[in-house]
Amino acid sequence: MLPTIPEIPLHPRAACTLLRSLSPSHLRQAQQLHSHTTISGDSLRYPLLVNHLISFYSRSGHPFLSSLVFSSALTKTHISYTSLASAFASNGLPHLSLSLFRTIHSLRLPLDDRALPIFAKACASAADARLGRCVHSLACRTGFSSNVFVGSSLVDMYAKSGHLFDARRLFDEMPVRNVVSWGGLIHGYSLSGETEMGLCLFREAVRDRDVGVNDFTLSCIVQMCGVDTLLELGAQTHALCLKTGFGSSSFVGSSLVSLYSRCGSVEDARRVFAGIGFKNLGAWNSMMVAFAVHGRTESAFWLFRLMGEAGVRPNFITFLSLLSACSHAGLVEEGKRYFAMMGDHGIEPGHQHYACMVDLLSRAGRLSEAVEFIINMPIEPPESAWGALLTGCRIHKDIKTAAFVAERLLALNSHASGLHMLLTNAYAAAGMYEEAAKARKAMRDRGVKKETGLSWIEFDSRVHTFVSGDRSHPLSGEIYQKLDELGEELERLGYVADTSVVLRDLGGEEKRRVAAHHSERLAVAFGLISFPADRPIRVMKNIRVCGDCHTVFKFMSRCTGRTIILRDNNRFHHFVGGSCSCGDYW
DNA sequence: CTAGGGTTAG
Repeated sequence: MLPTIPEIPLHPRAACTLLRSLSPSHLRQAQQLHSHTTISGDSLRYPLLVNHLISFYSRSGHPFLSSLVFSSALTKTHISYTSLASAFASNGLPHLSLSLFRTIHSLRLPLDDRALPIFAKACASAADARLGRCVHSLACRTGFSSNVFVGSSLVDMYAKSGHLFDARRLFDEMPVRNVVSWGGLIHGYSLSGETEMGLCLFREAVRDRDVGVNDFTLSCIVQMCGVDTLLELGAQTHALCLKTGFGSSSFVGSSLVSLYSRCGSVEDARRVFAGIGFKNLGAWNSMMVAFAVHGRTESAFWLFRLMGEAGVRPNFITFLSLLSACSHAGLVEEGKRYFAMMGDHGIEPGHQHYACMVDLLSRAGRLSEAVEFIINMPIEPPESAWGALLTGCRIHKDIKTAAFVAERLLALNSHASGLHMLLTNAYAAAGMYEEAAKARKAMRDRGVKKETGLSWIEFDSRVHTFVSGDRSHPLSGEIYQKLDELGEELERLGYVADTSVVLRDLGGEEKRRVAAHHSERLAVAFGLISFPADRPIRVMKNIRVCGDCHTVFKFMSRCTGRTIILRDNNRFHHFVGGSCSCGDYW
């Protein structure tokens, strides 16, 4: 039910009460009320009404309307200034907020315990720790530093700007801390990748009855588990979310969806998504991403329709996921359609969208079209776009285009290791080993290092990491033995090793040995000997999965009856009963 | 009337 605004003149106080009761989506009603009060002159004269209008427009995400009210008002109090500063700070305009603070300062208006947190927030959002320190010392001078709101906002400011040491010191000095102060510090450790420290604090907060955790803390921890693909710990945290009643929060839910998706379980992701009470944009997007990386293209399209029906407007992430879903399935026309649709939604394509389009076209073998697309891009083509083009060159053995990119790379003087490796691979795939060797040499000459291939697997709350030919694992003996046994069985089933994936100049037998001991194979073998028979083997890899390993896993899933889920730098591969979910299109 | 933290991508 939408509240209707009466046509009769409203007393300013009544207008304030009404504004307070409006939800952020009632923009139209607020504007109607605003125009009434402008005609009567009330909104110019009554600071109370001015302030209410400023904060309503801020809440509904329209800081410039707040600013309009502010500048037309004849009477302003320090609260009007603070409210507008808050509108800017909460709507991604920290610099406007900060300049307003300079005005407040020069007008000698009070900077109290309400204004300081906004000030700190603006510094955090602008990642300006230097100015943040000034806020801190101002808070100390004015005696507000012991205020829990002021303190928490400063902890957050230091944490966000990467000054974890200062965040911790301030946190330790705070006389009173609450769930927000704890959450801010935990978030800081999460941002700096200090998972252990973050988890430590989290456990302490859970144990402390006076502190406790809330949806913010939980979503933060789940996110950490997701980033580190810690499925076991993440699932335990999920249980805690349910126990504490935060299981259906959209923030916690989005993080959980992302956790399960990153850990390879799109089914669990879907279950969590279904249970989210009010699904906000983040929730829809996290599910969209999950469908995209798992190659559930139809589900992604379906979700997009559902989202529209729910009245949620897609943003650039939504479209990025849709485009990558199209790319994984080779659906060029659909991809073009979604790309064009962005304009209808008023979304400017970013460099990622352009790169995704190049990826879509070139994987599908439309390399000349991809080149044309790159050349006509309204922005400087990002490195990822060149990379996508090279991937297409490798798949479709297109030497001409590869040479074209090589020239551009030279001009760009790129040091991205990935690009050089892609070029090498593109030549090697077409059997041009001399060109491949040259590309490798060019890469070495520029001091570009190849990224080491790593594969990891979680077992018993520990992450086991492998590199190619690794013998450092305690179960190394068993792992290699398992691979030998399986190798023989696979050959009986018709598997023939494809050593073209090994680019080094080695003898045939030697090449076979190298490919057979790639990091992903060691990790999968470890899973095979350690996991119970019904548990899927989930392996993560930082670079692209090797073609021969991909074939091997298909055979392995058939002869062992196990499900193998492998995530590489681009997507997930689900190997079941002899085939892969990517349909060998990757 | 004005106050602190976030989800989704890379």
